[in-house]
Amino acid sequence: MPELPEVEVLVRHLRPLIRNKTIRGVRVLRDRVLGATTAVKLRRTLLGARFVSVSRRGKYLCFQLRTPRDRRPVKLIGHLGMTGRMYLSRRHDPPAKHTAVILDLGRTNFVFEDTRYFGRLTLDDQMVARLGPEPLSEVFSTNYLVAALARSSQAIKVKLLDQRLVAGIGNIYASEALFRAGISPRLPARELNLSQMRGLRRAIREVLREAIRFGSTVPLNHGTAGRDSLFYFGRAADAPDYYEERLRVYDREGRPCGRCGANIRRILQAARSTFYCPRCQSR
DNA sequence: CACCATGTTCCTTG
DNA sequence: CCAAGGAACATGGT
Repeated sequence: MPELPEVEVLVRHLRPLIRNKTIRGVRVLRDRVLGATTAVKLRRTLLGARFVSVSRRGKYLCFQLRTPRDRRPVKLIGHLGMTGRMYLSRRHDPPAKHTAVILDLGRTNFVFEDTRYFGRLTLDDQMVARLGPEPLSEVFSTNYLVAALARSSQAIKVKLLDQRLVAGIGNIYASEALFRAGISPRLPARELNLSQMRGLRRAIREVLREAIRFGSTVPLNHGTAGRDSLFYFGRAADAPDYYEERLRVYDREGRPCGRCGANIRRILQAARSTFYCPRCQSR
C-alpha cells in the first residue's frame, strides 16, 4: 500500500484519531520492525508519552510525542514497507496474524501490522535525513531535476525510485509518471531534454496529487474486514469497480493503452517490473 | 511447484 | 570512490 500518496492519506486519517492520546502500554511482537531500536528502549521511551502531531516525509510517517519526563519531543518513525498497515482497533480485539507492534492508548490500540515485516516502527530517524526533496514542494524544481540528473546514465525509471533524488515515488507511480510525461522508461536520465525534464516534474506532481485526491475520496474500510486499510493496486482480487482505470499502465500488460490503443508492455529494470506504452513513450 | 508482489539494504562487480 | 545489478529480507496470492 505504500507510496507517497497512500502514506499521505494514512497520515491525514490517523492525525485526528491519535492526537493527544497517551501511550499506556507497548507490546512488541516482532522485534525486526524496530530496526536499530530495541523493545526495551521503545517501551522506556514511549510509556507515558502523548501524541502531538503526525506528518509525512517521503514514504515515512513521523510521529511527534511529548513525555512528562523529557522537555524535548520524542520522534517515532514509521515505514510501511510493502505490506504494512497502521490503524486503531478496539482494546480487546485479538491481534491480527502479522501484528508487529501494539501501542495501548486506553480505549483503543494503535496497531502496526505487516505481513512481510519489511516495514519499520523505530526511534531511529537517520533514514529520513537522507531523503531527497518532497516532490510536491517548491524545492523540487525543474532546475533541481536538471542538475540532479545531469550525470546519471541510469535509466530514468530506475532513477525515479532513488529516494535521494526525490522522496516518495515507488514502482507504481514511477511508471505512471513516465507514461503521463510520454517518456521512455529506458531513457538514460542524463539524456532527457529540457522540455522532458519540465514535463516529467509536472507529471510526477500531477500523478501524486491525483492519487492523494483519489485516496481521500475512497472509503478506508475495505480490503480487510473490520480494519482500516488502504489498498490501491491494479488488480487486487477484491478491488471494487472504482479502482479500475485509475492506473493507466501499471499492472496492465497486454491491455490497450487508453490514449493510443497500443498494447501496454512490461519489462524488467533493476529486477523490478516497469509498464509502459511503446507508442506513447518511444523516447 | 513456479513466479510475482506497493520497499530498502547490502554485497559484488566493473 | 562511484555506479549498476542482483540477492536478501518474509509471506502470501495466483
